[in-house]
Amino acid sequence: MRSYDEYCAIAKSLDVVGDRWTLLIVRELALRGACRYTDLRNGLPGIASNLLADRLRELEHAGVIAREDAPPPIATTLFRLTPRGERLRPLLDDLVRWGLPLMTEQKPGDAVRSHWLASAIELTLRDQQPDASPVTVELNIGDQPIVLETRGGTIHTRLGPADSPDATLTGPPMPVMGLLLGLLQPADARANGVEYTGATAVLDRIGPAVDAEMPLAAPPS
Amino acid sequence: MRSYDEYCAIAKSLDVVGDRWTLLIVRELALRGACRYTDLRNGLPGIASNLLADRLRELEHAGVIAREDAPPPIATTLFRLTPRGERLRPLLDDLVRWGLPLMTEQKPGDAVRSHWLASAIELTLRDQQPDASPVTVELNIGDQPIVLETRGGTIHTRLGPADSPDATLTGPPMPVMGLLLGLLQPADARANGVEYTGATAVLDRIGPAVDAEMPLAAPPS
DNA sequence: CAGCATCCGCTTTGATACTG
DNA sequence: CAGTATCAAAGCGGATGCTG
Repeated sequence: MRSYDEYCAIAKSLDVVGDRWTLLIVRELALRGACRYTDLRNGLPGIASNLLADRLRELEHAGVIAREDAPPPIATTLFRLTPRGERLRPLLDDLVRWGLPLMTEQKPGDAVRSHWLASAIELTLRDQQPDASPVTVELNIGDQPIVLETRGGTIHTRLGPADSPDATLTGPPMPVMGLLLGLLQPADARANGVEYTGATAVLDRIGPAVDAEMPLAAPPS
Repeated sequence: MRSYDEYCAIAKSLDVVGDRWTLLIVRELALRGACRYTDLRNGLPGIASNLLADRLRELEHAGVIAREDAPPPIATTLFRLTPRGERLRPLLDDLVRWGLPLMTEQKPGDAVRSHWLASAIELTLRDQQPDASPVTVELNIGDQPIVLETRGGTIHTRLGPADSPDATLTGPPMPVMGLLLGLLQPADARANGVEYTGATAVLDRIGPAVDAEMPLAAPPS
């Protein structure tokens, strides 16, 4: 990106991470850890191959990511965040929080990856009955199942099928996420194709954290 | 900006504020309050007029800013952040914090505006002697003086000349900011043209807050 | 196949000029 | 003051080809 040529911390940050695709590359590495070139392409649908190569070079030069050779049996290049790159996590978290109200808008062509959604869930949901026995919920959305586990009042997520979940939510990503994040009423979610199995009490204990500001924020026409 | 077409909160945020210049427009409105078109142009040196008009339209459409007519004697259009736009402040703050280490790099052509620097100062400096009597420091950098005032352990800033400052710092923006932010040693600052008047003890009480992580973060060649 | 580099048409941006 | 108009240059997207 061409520099803004401003002696301003915000502009200098954007000189480094303000390019198209750049923060999404950082997102992939932050959410999935060290990645191969191919993994990155999979997590960034639509990126041109030359652009990915360019951005990786720029990020490496800026000290945000580092290249390393994977241990012997694998023999491939891995890209990972440096400590400096790790310090972009608060920024990514802010972007998740600010973008949550927009999760009510899923366009037909939107790509879906489970790891994108898991991070939004961890950041905004809490277990409102921290003292009750832990529960697990399986979400069947995206490219692979997401498992929610209550842990001391917070919600943790991991990818892959759950052993014996206390409940499962299945359906299109938008209404499932909308329901969980408190952006959609249960009736609306059901009307949009969300199917629920398991103990109904489970969903009542999982809800948006108090600080999840949700003024719907629909843009005025 | 062309949409990323991803069902991901980060990507959806960037669909709205990821365009070139967009976050800098939000910065201007966040730091200076409601602005006229002309004020924005002044705070965004180098932006093309048509781009500013485009971005303002897009931001208005996204519900981030609103247009309003100034009260009678003025008769001009003002742009201001909506509540939704105000919620971008944490993002801007994170960009400031992440970009601070880059403030050691001032390129010859870099534009300087005092209000950009004042925000960085408020975000990272603390008064380490909160119980001592308040002091004021005047910085002569940028397009107008910046006044630092200690208040209960924190540092507040305002623009314009100070009445009778306890100290003044004068010189090129980079070494003055570097000195204050703890990125430059006093001797290096002096060698780079920083002049100091007033009680030397004043500078000792003003320093980076403990959470201001400053691993120098210089990119590797 | 992983990790790029090249080419080309299209879109966005930058610089400047002009207008109600 | 608050924009619009114009056009060249830069950036991006998509396809393809190359190299280990």
